[in-house]
Amino acid sequence: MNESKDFLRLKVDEDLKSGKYKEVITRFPPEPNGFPHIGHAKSICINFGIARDYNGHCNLRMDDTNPTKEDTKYVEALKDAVEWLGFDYGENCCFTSDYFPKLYDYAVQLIKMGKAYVDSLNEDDMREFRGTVKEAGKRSIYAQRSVEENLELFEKMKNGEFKDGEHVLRAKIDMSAANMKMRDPLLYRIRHAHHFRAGDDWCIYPMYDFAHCLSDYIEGVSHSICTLEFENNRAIYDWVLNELNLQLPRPYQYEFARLGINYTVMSKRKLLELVEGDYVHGWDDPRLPTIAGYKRRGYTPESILNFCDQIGIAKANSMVDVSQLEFCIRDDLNKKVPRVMCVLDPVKVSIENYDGSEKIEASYYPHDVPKEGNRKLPFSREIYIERDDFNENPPKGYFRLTPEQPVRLKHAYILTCKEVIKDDNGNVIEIKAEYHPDSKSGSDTSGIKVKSAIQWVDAKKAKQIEVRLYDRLYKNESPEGLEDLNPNSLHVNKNALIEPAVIEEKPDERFQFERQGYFYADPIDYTNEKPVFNKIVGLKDSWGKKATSNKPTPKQVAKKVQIDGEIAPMSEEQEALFAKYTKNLGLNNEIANILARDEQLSSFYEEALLVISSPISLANIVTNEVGRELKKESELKFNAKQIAELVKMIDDATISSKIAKQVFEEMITSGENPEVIVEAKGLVQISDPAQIEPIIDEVIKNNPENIAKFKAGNTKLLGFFVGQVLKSTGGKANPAVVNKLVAGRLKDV
RNA sequence: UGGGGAUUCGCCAAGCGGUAAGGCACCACGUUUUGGUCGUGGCAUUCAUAGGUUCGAAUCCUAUAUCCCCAUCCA
Repeated sequence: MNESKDFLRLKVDEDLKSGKYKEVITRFPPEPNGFPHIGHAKSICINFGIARDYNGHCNLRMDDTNPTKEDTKYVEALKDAVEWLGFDYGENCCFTSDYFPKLYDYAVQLIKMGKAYVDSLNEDDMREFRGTVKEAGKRSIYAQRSVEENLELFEKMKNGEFKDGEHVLRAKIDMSAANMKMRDPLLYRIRHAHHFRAGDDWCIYPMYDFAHCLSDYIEGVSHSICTLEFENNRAIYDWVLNELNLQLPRPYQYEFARLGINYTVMSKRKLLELVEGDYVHGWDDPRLPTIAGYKRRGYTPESILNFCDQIGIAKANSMVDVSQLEFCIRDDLNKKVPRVMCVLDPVKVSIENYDGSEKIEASYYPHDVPKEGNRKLPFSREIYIERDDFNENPPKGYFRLTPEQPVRLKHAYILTCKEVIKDDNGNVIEIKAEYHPDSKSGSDTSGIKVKSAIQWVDAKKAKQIEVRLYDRLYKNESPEGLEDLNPNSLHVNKNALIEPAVIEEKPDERFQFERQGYFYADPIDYTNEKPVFNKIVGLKDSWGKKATSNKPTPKQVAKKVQIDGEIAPMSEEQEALFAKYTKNLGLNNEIANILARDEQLSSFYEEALLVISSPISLANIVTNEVGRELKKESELKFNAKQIAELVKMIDDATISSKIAKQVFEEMITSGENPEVIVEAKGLVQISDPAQIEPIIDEVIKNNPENIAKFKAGNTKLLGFFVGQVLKSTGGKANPAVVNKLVAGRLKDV
């Protein structure tokens, strides 16, 4: 488990600590218009996971505000996915459609406040009026309608007196907002459509931006977690909740990066296209990244959960490598499932010196899996082995059967090849061999050394099965469309042979077919007469990789050349200021440049300069620290004079620049004078070596390992020791002095 | 002539001014009746780039580059 917390949990910690919320309530809010995929699983893990970690709860909420796309079959798939992953939403399966009456009332309230209006522009005009990303939009003439008129119109909309598209309800915000989402967003539209749950009760339906925030509020959600593409919508989320003056606490929205996995697609549109176009066999096709697909393929919930845990949560768009997912399922199944023998591409072996038959007792589990269970393997004169496990002209490093090299039949005897029989085309159709009677597994006295043990099945007792072998659905790492589909993503093998116990005893539903991979008895198509197995994932195969891979082409890392963009020229006044700062005051170019280009900064600087004539240190602190505060919305609590005083204390070495930062932080929040802060906190700098030396001794004593590393040549550790000393003085030690002393001491140890 | 995000190893991802965590992948060795598992070791003198502040910068400041999102009566 990750020790470090993700940014969402950090936020929850903070909110709980500050008392903003008493309980953590989250929600998983899918729209029931498609089957959930592994991206949804990530969201489920985040929302239900956080609720679980903080003893809160998580609602499963169907965001069903668009009657034309949604359906109850998707609701079932969604519920099933959540349950399969092991989460319990209890009574809390909610529907936005249940809130339609409340939502309507909120809309009326907004109209009454003059914050929403009925617009009657047609769709094209509305787009036109919205402007573009770079140009402001303009408001519809209908925005001038009176509250009464709006109320009346809205009610008529609800009563079905208008046709689809005739009117909409819009929020009155700002048609020139830089955030396009805030240009009077739509709140309600008319849809004379049957809703799968609300029936025909409504002919107006709320939009996402209006319904979502209020649904969260109605449910008492504290942390409303969604994906990155909703970042711009957060402004409306906040606007609606603020304008309505709701009773606190209210929810806040946070965004994380959605999951991307290479060689697959995750968009609902593309998934739907694959299913409806019959490029795959339904939503639960094992090649699909849907939950239903993984479930049918044989993935375990544990493996998906573990995968979601491993990939983490962050805000950077990312593409996770499928090998990470494959690792998770192998890792899970490795410790759980029985090993059995199956031959996918059989070639007959006649053991010429063997007569009769026997049953060999064999464990289902290897020595490193602590589980119990055995079966009997029938063995006789005729068996089948894997075609790949014999080679007449073996490459270097081939461990299996060759005319010269014997091999062990797993759990049974060592076999030596005597003769190879081929058809007219040169294909091997049979191998004649001899076994070594004294080489039986467990009582081998033959002394023969073999390089590997291969799987086999008895020719008479083996059962024929169908095996469905899946490869990645797309041939491209970042597939765009149908043209990127892998034509060989499914291979059906109807002639595989498996040892009888698997079919007769059914010890499990998932197996490792020894040396091949993990397989799952298909939950739908499997019958006793015609057993069907799905390949979940192959075993890691370092031999196959080595044998296939072409020579490692040394990837030349073309060093990226960074193209520098153009820098905006300075105005004449800025030039003059820049010249003055560099020539008269002796500032460096960077600082002078920043100051000269920022009117607000330079005037702050000039004002402070009147109090103390220490142009350089003043300029440094103004550009690097004050600038940051100036950019914030809130007003400054400190003034130029106080900054000048702070600089004065640095200049006369009362405090170090490290302490100055601490003092500055305090000034930001309290607006107190620097002297007062220094006095109150006793932040005066310690420069006396006699006081510092004992602390250094202490630090050296407490970090013997790092001293050793330092002696071994890790000179970076100097900084570490300086840091430790500074830390134990609460930052008060004079860093320059500490540095010198520590450097001196470390030389001697 | 916009706004909002992001950038740390091949892929994820910690890090919040004081030693660049961890996982996947990869490489090597050891164990092995699965070319699996397991074990051990190796994988970032450097955090998109360039400057600046600091005793000390992935972390603070400035500029630049690149990628993603926003102009559905979808969510």
